[in-house]
Order: sequence, then C-alpha cells, then structure tokens
Amino acid sequence: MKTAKRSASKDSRPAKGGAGVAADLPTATALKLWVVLARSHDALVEVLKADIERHDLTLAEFAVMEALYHKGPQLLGEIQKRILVSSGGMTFLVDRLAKRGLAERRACPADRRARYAALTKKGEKLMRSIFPEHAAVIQGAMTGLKQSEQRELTALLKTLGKEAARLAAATPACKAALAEQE
Amino acid sequence: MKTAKRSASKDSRPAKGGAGVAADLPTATALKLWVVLARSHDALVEVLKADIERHDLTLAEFAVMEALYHKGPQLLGEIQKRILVSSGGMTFLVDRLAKRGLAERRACPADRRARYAALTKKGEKLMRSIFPEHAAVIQGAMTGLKQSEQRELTALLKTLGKEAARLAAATPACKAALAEQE
DNA sequence: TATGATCCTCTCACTACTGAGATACTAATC
DNA sequence: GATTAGTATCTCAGTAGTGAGAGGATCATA
Repeated sequence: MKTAKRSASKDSRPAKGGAGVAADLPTATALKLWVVLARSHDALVEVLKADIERHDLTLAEFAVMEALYHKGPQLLGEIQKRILVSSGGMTFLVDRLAKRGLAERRACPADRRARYAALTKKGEKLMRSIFPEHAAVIQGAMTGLKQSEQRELTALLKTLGKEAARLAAATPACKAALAEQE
Repeated sequence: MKTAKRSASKDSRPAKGGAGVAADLPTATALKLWVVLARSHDALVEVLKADIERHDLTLAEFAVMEALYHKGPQLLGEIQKRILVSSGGMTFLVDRLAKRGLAERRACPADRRARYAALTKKGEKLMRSIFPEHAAVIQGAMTGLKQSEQRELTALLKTLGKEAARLAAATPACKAALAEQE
C-alpha cells in the first residue's frame, strides 16, 4: 500500500534557513499528531496487508468480503460507502471476487437498478477460515497498548475522525466551486 | 486516495448466522480500534488531499517537497524511507517534480551511485507559500480535540505505531520464507 | 402519464503506483 | 588487482484504483 503522506519535520527547526515555519504551539502539536497518526496507520496496514496477501486477496477485496461476511448480502452502493472505494472500483472488486467464485451478484427485486453482492459458499468458507486468524493479527499488532489504553485511543480517534469527516464532506465542493469561478 | 480497509463489524453480532466470530473482549477492542483508526485516517487524508490538489500536487509529491523543504537536499533513498514509496515510485516522483521545475537532481560527490534531490528556487518559493496554509488545514482538521487531548493521542499512537512497525519489519520476510518452503 | 430529477451500476480511458530486474557504482575479502 | 557482496538509482511491464459519463430504472410532481 504505502500511501505516502507523513513527514512534517519532526524537529520543527527549519533546515538550511527553511523559511518561516514558526513553530507556534498549536500548529506544531497538530502537525506532529498527523505524522504519528499516518505512520502508525501505515505500519498497521503493512502488517495486515502481509497477512491478507497470503490468501491472494487485496485489502480492498478482503474488506468487501468481510462486509458481506458480517452483514450478509448488501447492495453494491452500501458496500461502496462502507469501504470507501469509487463506483468503478466497486464494480471491479465484485467482478474479481466473482471470477474467483468467492462472491456473486444477485438481483434486487425491490429496485431493478440495484444489485446485491453476496458471498458464495466458497467465499464464506474462506472467510470462516481466514477471519479469526486475521483478527488475531490485529490484536497482536495492538499489544503495545493495554486494553484500557486501546479504549481511550479509540475514543479520542472517534472524536477526531468525526470532525475531520465533517470537514472532508464540506470542503471539496466549496473549493471546487470557488476554483471554477475564477 | 481511499485505501479501503476499514470494516470489521461495528456490532459484533454475526449477521445471518455468520459463523464463530465470538466477540471475546480483547479481540473486539482491537478490531474496533483498527476500524476507528482507519476511518479517521482516511477522513484526514481526504481533507489534506483536497487542500494539496489545489496546487496540482499529489500527496506523494507534496511529501517529497516537504521533506526537501524542511531537511534540505537529501539522497533519494533517504526520502524514500521517509515517505514510504517504492524505489520506482521515488524515481517517478522526482522526475515529475523536475519536469515541473520544482525540484532537481544533484550528484553526490562522495558516492557516485547516489543522487541528491533538492528543491529549486521555484519549488522553495511554492512551498513557502503553500506550507503555512497546509499546516493551518491540518490544525483545522484537529479542532475536534483540545491541545492536551492531541498530545495524549499522539503519545498513544506513538506506542501503538512502534509495536506495529516492529511487527511489520519482522513478519513479511518470515512469511515469505515459510511460504517458499512448503 | 408525462416529465424531470435522482439514483444505482457499469464502462472506459487514464493514472499513480509497485516490484522485479538491470545498471552502475562502492566496499570487503582473498 | 580480482572477485564477491552489497547498495543506490533507474527501467519497465503490470495493476489496483479513480472519476467522468452512459444507460437504465425509480420517484415526485404536475
């Protein structure tokens, strides 16, 4: 995966006279948080990806299968929102899983535009054997923190994420609109 | 971006008899933490990406420029490790920045295999105008948390990330080796 | 029952990456 | 000086994913 973003100078001292980065405190704190968040996220992704690739699955493919495994058949659009891929990507993912006999499409009787995705027997069997392992890997990757710390971390991240999601939903349209006008 | 990974059932109740996911506590806690971490990370990426794309830069390109901006000229390999891209990606990124006149390669007198990347005047000027804005966006995205909470979060994430990174470094080689043997 | 808005999926051209191997160099050992 | 291993970048074919737009179906309203 390796999404490439982290950075933002650990030591906030500009290198060779690197301009007015002026480490006023609130900004520095936020920047540092972002770096640390990105790094730990990527480290985790690395671990989980390695686990999942042993079964010849992408993280995205696994995410689809997991959604189906835990929630049962779902509309493509629902899964899409849940795992955050583009519409094209969603089609692509289900295609690939279908080709391997792990999932299948089903018609939606109530709305003929829509399609369900569902695990096949084979897909469900695979998940049944993979998932517990995978959960164990996640748990293993978190052993740096005590249970209580994990819960605390979860709470903080949830708050952070909520605000960021609000921003993410709000800005792009605005920015795009403004860019258009000039 | 949209890396697609989150999921792992919010309610740990298996859907239509979804097998023995048995929500024993430690696992459930870890799973939930992973979901929340992934989601908030992606929300932040969304926001930052939108900000950076206004200047026709990829997150990866920006990461390179930021590294150069704050640390001065660096070997390609150093930047690569810092922003976590593949060697091919690194070459590609510097090529693109060079083509736009934002960065340039320089020979390394001490080791003729190696190359430095450095910002051009133009690149440095761009960063000087972009970076403070960008920092403000980051700060803005974090306003859901108080300063003290941000610091707490940073500390927890750092611990988590350290352990995960250790695992990430350890497992892939092992796994690959084992897979080969069978 | 038209009409227009909206919704869901799929198509397709495109892109930012990866990863294996090639190339060029350095370093260590005989 | 050779030889061998190691390291840094580059090349290139391949890939997972994006995003704009098309097609088809549904919904709301007049």
